[in-house]
Amino acid sequence: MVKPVVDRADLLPRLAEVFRSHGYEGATLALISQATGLGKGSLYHFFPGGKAQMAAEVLAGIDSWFEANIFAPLRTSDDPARAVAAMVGAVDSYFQSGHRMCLVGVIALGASRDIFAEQVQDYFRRWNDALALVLRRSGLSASVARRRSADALVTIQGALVLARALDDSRVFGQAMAEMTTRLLAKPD
Amino acid sequence: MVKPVVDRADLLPRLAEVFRSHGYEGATLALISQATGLGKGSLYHFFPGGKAQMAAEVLAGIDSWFEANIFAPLRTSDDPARAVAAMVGAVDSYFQSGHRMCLVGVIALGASRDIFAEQVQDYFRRWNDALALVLRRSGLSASVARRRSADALVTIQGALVLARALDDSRVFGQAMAEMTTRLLAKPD
DNA sequence: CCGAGATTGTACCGATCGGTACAGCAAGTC
DNA sequence: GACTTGCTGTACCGATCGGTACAATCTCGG
Repeated sequence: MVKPVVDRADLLPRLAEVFRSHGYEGATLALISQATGLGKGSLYHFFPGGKAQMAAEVLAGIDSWFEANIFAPLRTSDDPARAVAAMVGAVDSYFQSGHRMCLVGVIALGASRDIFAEQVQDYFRRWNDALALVLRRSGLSASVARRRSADALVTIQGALVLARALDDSRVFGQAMAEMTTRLLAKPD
Repeated sequence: MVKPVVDRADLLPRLAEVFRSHGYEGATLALISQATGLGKGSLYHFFPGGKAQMAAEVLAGIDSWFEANIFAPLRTSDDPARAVAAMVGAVDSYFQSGHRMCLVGVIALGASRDIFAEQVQDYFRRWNDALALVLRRSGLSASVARRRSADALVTIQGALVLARALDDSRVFGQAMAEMTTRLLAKPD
């Protein structure tokens, strides 16, 4: 028995969890209905656009969460080491130390990739830009900063995949730790 | 028009490509039929177990390819630097410089994860063991060797995800290059 | 207490899902 | 040329897919 949802704000996180753990195609309306406690009638009342709209709004919600809690802090920080540490902390808590998947990554790999390609690219690009900016500010050259920030995104996504595949969240923690020292290392 | 397949050996790669680009749930029998040029009758003649058997045999095929071309060379090499370079080269060519996805990773993220959990874990664990072994032989301590090999697997998976998400295979190439230098670096 | 709008459950739609049954066909063997 | 054996196309199955229609209900200002 799932407690029914009252408003849209409560709805999005539940939808997100369904898409996360089943993928876009795997998230059937039956599953969504069960996870939210809402019948199809209500679901289509809130999202006349159906599954596609649900996923799009979930993605937008995730995007704005990252914008507020990760990207913006990176951009505005004047203490790169602190900013990177804060990012890693936020990432670790958001992904529950590797137990939770990255929906953006999941969608990028799925068959629905083309539908959401723009949002996916935007998400990773803005993250990459924000991280490169703060690294730049720490004294790295533009090219090194961009290389390191891309490496960080690669590591985060890969760590999530491997933690899930091996069903072992320790690889995520280990990867985050090494990634942090790599980000903050002196320019080579 | 797809040229019909003659025997099972030709069949598996085509099946693999379908699962790769659509995921397990996204790979419908209609898609499989189209990609192989075989009707359902033939498909179920070769694979009485249906989709699950197809995917299992595809996974087994991939596993044995990696065993022969990646894992075994790592294990038997007495020149770690050469072995690592060979692995990176083989990985780059197998994944077509980031254009091709890793089916094992795709399955690990999908809803069908539980069905193939054992094969997935086995694949990554054997890769990790083989790579750690050769790193060990290069003079690294056991713990450092394992850390670095896990980092390499993380990087490969992450690079594939990000290359796909950004639709830019350069991030894959860049990540492979950095990973190689990290693998072959002197013990910290 | 009433009416209006928001919300809901349910019946239903055509399409497609994975899978089965089976008749037909090709090719070799005796 | 009969007979087996391997392969193939096709019709069909029940279940489920995403989505629609709509009447019943709830909520709340007036």
